[in-house]
Amino acid sequence: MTRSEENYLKSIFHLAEDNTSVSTNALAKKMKIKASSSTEMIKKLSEKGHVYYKKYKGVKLTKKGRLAATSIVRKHRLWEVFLVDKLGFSWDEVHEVAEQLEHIKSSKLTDELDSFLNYPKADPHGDPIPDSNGNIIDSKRQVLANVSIHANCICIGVNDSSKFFLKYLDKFKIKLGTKITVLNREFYDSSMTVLINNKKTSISKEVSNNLYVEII
Amino acid sequence: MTRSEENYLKSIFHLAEDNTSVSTNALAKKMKIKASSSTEMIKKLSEKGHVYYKKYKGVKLTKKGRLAATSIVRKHRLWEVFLVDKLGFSWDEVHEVAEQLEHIKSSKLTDELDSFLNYPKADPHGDPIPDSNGNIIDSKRQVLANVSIHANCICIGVNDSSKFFLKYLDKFKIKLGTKITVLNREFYDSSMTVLINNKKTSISKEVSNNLYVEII
DNA sequence: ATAAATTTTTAGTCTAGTCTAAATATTAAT
DNA sequence: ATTAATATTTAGACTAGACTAAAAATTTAT
Repeated sequence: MTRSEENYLKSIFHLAEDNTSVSTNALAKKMKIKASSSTEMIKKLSEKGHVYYKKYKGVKLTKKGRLAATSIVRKHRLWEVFLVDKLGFSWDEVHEVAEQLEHIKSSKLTDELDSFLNYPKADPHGDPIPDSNGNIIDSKRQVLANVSIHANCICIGVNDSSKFFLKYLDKFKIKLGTKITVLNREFYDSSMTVLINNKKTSISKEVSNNLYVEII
Repeated sequence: MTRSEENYLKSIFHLAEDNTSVSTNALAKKMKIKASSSTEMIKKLSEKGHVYYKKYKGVKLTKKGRLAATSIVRKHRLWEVFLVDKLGFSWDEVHEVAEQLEHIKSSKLTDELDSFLNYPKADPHGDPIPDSNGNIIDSKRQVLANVSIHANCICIGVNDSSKFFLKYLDKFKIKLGTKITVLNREFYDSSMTVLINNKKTSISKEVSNNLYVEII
């Protein structure tokens, strides 16, 4: 499998983890290529049995395609853990490098890395790491925006892994494990007042929609 | 720089670490491609300032090209150390994977890895690891074949890193650091009798030519 | 010093993966 | 139920990096 094919499968997976159908256009947009290019590749992936494809009807991963995709995601997230835990990268620096490392082909490497890292269940952004069979145990996490008033919760992940968001969180001392208490929610702009590190803080809906928490 | 360009520079470097000129044909043979292909790429590398090239006169790395080449070699050897020291690979299993890892682009990654591994000076086969400026400190190692009778020496590297040779060494319990005493040399076939782990062993010239040692 | 052998280069072809522009389907709006 | 807007596919072109076959230069051998 080529690097390009791997990237297509990964993108299809991310656009539809629930395995619904993905449109040519959505895929092209995600990958920053033209729709004609994604059509071409979809045809090829279909011939190789990685996706189901009906003209004009979008594309869905087959079992084989999904396993290939989760294998890439598994590697990506394991490498992110390695970079942060072992090499001292910060959580906003790992993505680019992991995009390269995820394509290294060696199941021994992946499995030994997993063991070396003590079988982590999530990457530095809280995203779950698939096992080698492609199974993903995703906890019942929810976005902070949906949490009801007065609830106590713990930050367990982010929905947006961009540098910009992660650096914002660093500035406000929010990281995985940080306790958050919801005090209030404004009707007007959906902003929230929360208690973080014993300080009252106002949080916009952009932020609360991108923070995963677990109620405690 | 593309992966292919990186591989050309690496091959040129390995064919002439002393920076003598490398022929189109030698390069093609080393890379298992046709001579016409290497001519093409040589032209491109020349335009980009990575090599000096005169038609029919072979090719030589420029300063820039040599730095690029040693950077790849540095990464290759650091990753080999990682695989053996941290992930439990054996020295005959690391090459293929390192061939992939050497192309990962991130100087932060390389330097942090170097630090994480405690600034190793050689890879698992005893080959020196260039520093980030491309400098290589190669000890005055010599092949066992050239050592004089009665000398005591220590195995510090191999000249042939193929699985076959490395597994042969494993079988005879020869590894880096193993003490070898030369007892005798046969005129007929250039084989040697040596003392390894307090056992007399006969060693063919194929083997003694591929073992690097240091006299003690 | 010429002929023969070898090496290197050139010219033209192929595949993967992208693109643009045009044609065709599908979906949404009146 | 047509038309308009949008999405998708097709057709044809481009680049990187490989190839084969043939031409040209260099080296080796007589």
